[in-house]
Amino acid sequence: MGTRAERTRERLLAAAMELFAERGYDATSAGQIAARAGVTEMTFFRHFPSKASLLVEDPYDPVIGAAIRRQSPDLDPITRTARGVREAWRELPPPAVDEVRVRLRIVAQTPTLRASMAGGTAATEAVIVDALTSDGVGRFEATIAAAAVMGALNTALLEWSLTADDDLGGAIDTALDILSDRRG
Amino acid sequence: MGTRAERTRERLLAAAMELFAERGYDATSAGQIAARAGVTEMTFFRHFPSKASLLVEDPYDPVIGAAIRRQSPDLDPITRTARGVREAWRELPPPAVDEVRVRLRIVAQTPTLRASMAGGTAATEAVIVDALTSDGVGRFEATIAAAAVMGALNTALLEWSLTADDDLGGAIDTALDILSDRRG
DNA sequence: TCCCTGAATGTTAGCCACTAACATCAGCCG
DNA sequence: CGGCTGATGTTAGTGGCTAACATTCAGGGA
Repeated sequence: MGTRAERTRERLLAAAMELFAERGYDATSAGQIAARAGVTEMTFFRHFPSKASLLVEDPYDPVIGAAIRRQSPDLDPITRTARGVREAWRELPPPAVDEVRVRLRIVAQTPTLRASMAGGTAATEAVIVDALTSDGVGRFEATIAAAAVMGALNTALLEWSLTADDDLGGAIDTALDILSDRRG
Repeated sequence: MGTRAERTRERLLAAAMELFAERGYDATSAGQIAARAGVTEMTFFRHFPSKASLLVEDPYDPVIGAAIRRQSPDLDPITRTARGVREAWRELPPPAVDEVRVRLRIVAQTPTLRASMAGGTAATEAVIVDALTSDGVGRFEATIAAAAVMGALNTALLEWSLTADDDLGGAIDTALDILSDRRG
């Protein structure tokens, strides 16, 4: 069952998702989430650094970095990054995809969260820049490529989350094809 | 001298820039800015919807929309958007460029502001999508193109603000060339 | 010039996200 | 069963931001 802290964390997350579904993100306070989880507001912030972090965590950064490093260095940085991102997302098992959609749907409908999502990709962009520069790409070029791909990817994810489409990989492919026209 | 409200707004803006330079963005509160401007915290929020809006306002949206519409519809959406954005920024007079740099430098050094900057470009992205779709581009494709170009542009602006480089146009050109390889 | 009307500002009160310092309690280890 | 450590509670506070209502000021008409 995991340690006590892990169980509390799970209860907080479950309570938050319930409340978000009932009254929306903005209308539910951290204190309410904590109360439903049978815990104090303080405890909530000990498990989650912010209210937004309930929804915009992305634990896939290492996978993305590795996938980019696997791409041929002959490709231009944007294509390499785009292909790496595609492969990384393809490794997600179906249940995780469903969970991602539930969360992204809330983010898509909450303007302030869209902003924090963009902010939350800073770490991912750093990973991409590292992967690209380790293969000789200039830092400025790598930074621009990372920002462009993440901008396109985030937007594609948000749009996809609002559709009934099940094919996440297809949506990502379509979006990244707009950036680099070759099929990967 | 303009109306009274305009003068108050100017004093608030000037006071804010002073304080940001003295102790940084996070360490100065809205109340302190108001006090230095000889006004109440309430009045501050009547003139600026948020503390971040002191720095991330971008009044150039209509210019960008018009510039994109001027591009040939034969080009792919990303190239068209990139060229429009270049032309729009080229119309900025040098004093405005200096002012933009002062502000962006603060944004670049403040992580929370980088996030609000991304959020603040939502309006610009909407303008870009409108311009593209009015020429027959699909909505999804237009949305992705707008997000990618704005991601690259914002990143380029932040990087440029931290250098001693005077040539803003050149920096933008370099960044957008990474997205669409033809010179415009 | 004086007034007077509406805009600009002040006052008060409050919510929420988030943080810090210190006290308490629960569970596992020997 | 006793003690030690990590998880939780308590209290107190800051800062961004909003709402309802009172007050003052600026500028145009008489």
